[in-house]
Amino acid sequence: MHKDMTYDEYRHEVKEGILTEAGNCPVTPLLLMLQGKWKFQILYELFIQDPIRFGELKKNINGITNTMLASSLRELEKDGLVSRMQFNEIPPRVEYSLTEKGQALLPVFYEMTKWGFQYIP
Amino acid sequence: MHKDMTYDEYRHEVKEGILTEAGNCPVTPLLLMLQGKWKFQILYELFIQDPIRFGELKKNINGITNTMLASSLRELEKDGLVSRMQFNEIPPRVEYSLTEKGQALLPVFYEMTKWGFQYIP
DNA sequence: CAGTATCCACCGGGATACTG
DNA sequence: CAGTATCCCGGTGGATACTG
Repeated sequence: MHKDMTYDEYRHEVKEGILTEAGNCPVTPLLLMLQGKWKFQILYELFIQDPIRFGELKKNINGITNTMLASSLRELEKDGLVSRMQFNEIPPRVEYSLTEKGQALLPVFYEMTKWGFQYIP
Repeated sequence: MHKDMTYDEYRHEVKEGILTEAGNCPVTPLLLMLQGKWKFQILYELFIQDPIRFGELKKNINGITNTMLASSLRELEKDGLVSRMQFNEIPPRVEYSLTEKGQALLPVFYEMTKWGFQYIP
């Protein structure tokens, strides 16, 4: 198994149970990182606008509270998907960006979107 | 936007905010379907072995209880990702399979796995 | 074997108020 | 503006016992 495996190689290894035999599912950490009601939408907003300020995120994500936005961003930052840039100005300004690791999730979003367009009426 | 869009088309539309302007995020329903602690692993086991019996699933998924396995399977079935085949035998036998809709999630798993191999140490 | 039926603990997440 | 500090509710999911 290698990071450049083709889709056919992947499908074959899944069928043979090779990935699980290794004992370490490579998908679990990502699932944990995306866990939580708002993580996905925050990342999605960052794909649209990067960098983006705290207030912009809050305005764009309908229904999110300060508390949840702040805590979600802190977790995404801890997981290395998002970086935080603080400017020491008055009034304060903080900008959030995707890291390379975070940007690399776009192909995952792409496949999910294709699936959605095909199977969700 | 169409289901056969290329990755570059997708990236462009995201950047332009076209998908959100439409108001209907095509990823949300999928995220809801995969919500829950065990859904992903159940689907993964089905990719490895299909069809698979209730007891096999329970044996392969470490720590899952009867309750959670049964309720998760019912939800996956309701969402059209998994189908349930009941044989009226003694002792009872029930086999679970991925539907076409469920099988079509493999490319999503593939991208997540590639990401994992590249970014998870 | 393949589930239900209950009961219950925990914590994710909402609401509100406050602050550097 | 960009957050914390509390408080609290509801629902997810765990444990256990039971059944066609």
